[in-house]
Amino acid sequence: MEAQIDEILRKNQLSVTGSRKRILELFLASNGALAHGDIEKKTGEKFDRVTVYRTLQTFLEKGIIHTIPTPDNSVLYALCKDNCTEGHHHDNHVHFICRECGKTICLADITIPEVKLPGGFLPHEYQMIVTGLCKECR
Amino acid sequence: MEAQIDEILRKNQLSVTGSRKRILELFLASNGALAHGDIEKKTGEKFDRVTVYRTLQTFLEKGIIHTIPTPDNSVLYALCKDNCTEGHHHDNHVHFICRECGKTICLADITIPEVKLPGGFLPHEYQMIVTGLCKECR
DNA sequence: CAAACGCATGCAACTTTGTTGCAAAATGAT
DNA sequence: ATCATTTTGCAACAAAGTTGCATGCGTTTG
Repeated sequence: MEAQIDEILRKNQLSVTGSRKRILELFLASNGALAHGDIEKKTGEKFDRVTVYRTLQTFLEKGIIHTIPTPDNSVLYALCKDNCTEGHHHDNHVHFICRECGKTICLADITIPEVKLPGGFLPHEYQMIVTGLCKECR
Repeated sequence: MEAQIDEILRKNQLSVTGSRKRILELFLASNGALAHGDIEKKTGEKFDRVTVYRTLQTFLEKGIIHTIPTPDNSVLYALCKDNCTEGHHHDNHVHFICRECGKTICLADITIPEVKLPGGFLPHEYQMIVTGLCKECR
């Protein structure tokens, strides 16, 4: 894992620092999405709030992670797949949020179906969120 | 419109008060979605911030409005269709958010296409957001 | 239509969340 | 090891959202 983390950072021309390693580690460990609060709690002892904000911001810009809008308007972040590049994301898969345990899962295999928009609308990015119960909670 | 507003409130067993009337009026006038900030600005003189929060909260609980998650994680609210009831919403239409003017439009005619979820997941609610350029801004 | 009850509002204080500027420390290149 | 650059932590601040309580308004009842 250590090596994987280093590679991700190097590939994105980011210096390898403690907070970046730790936060990436968290993302790799949980194969779901993390709220800012989650990250802050798990790193709170070691890193400043501000550092967490800035690290996430950096990862977003580099396309390492992406945000997931949720119905209750909390902020969630998740790792992007390899083919995400700076500026343009290719994470158009469906996100599932469990009502019970609150966990957010990237359904990487499920691509968002096409929809026909009324004339005049020029679509750019699609997001789809499904809420319900996950395997464990049903 | 006055009558329509009264009816909505009565139907939901809510007392007819100034702030509720005004906020409903705003929703009816803009046939898109409103951010909390929008509402606060347009009513700021007359009502307290706290009242706006509580009014929106009440409307949410009664199923008069629903929230729309946006890619930049701001909070948007929009009127529900008539058949929304307390607890269970039926607003599964697509929402379009314009990158340019920021306006959010309910594409009430476009229903969210079905997706097959991996085994074990029990879906409850679907949300779909498309960002891009609207008719005016393209 | 008046009185009384209960709910909604405004205010103040507070918590949480996110941002900015700057000095100190850590990182990577030489 | 040294130096330039980037990252971090701190402090202070700004914005967003919450809570408790006293007052006032809307609704109901007689």
